Amino acid sequence: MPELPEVEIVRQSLTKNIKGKKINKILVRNRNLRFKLKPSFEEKLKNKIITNIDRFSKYLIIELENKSYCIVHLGMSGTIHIIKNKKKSLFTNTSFYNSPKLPKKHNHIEFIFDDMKLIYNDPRRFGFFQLMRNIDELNKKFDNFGPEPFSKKFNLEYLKSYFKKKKKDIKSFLLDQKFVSGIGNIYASEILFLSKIHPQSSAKNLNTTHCQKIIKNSKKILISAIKKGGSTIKDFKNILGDTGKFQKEFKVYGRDKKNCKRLSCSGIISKITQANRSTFYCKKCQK
DNA sequence: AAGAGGCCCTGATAGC
DNA sequence: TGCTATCAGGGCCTCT
Repeated sequence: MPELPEVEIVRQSLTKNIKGKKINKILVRNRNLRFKLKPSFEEKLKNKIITNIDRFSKYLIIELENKSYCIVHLGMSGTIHIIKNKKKSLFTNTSFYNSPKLPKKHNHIEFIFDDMKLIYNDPRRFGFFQLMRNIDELNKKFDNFGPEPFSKKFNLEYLKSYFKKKKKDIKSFLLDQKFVSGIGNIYASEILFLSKIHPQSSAKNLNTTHCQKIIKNSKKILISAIKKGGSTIKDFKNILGDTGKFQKEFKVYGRDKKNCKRLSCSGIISKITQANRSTFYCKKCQK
């Protein structure tokens, strides 16, 4: 499900729902995620208060009261659901949400709180949870990651020096988390469309104007996706299972053989494969 | 060291 | 209806 904007939406929802709450119990039904959950996982989280929910790139960072951290990656198909405890809500006279459609299968992990539980669902199990003992371990985890597009470090000099002497095309670099963090396969295509750059362009040959467009449009695409509630992705739901307000607004992704959405362009969208991932672009206006 | 490719896994959809 | 093949938001690991 997730590129940076979708993870950010989840972070915001989690902040509203579980920040400041104590984890009463952890229930693990399947330990075999991308990385096998350690036997001590439950014990280390039990009875801890969640003091903050942060995010870096596509990772959620759950801070606990003892300044240890639980990082969560949703992989391709991970989703987080909140089930509010109906009884408790009625008792405290707060409104509760309509029972969200919790998937029947693949509910691997439950975080149980006083008035609700959080459920991690992940059919493909490419997602994972990892515990970091302290801030140093956490920082070390992200040591080799490139800056997020919003970072001041993601600037013209950085791009030029990073591309120098490298051979990959620009689409592959946008997906490379060592170069830039948080962009995934959908937004990579969208960023290049907005920038009118051909996805197979050799990155080191991009001129200053091209690089500046990539910097500007990476921010623009991600920010607008966050503002739209993480829209974009097929079946994307917020943690209450609500899909209604999300709309698909892709200009190129998934639009193979359809008309280019640029008003002045009569091109047709093409689908190609780069580094084993699909790329969508307009042959006519992306040069 | 950079880059290409395989692989982890289930489910939805297309084509026959 | 039911089979098989292909593809999907990601990233780690291995090999060259």
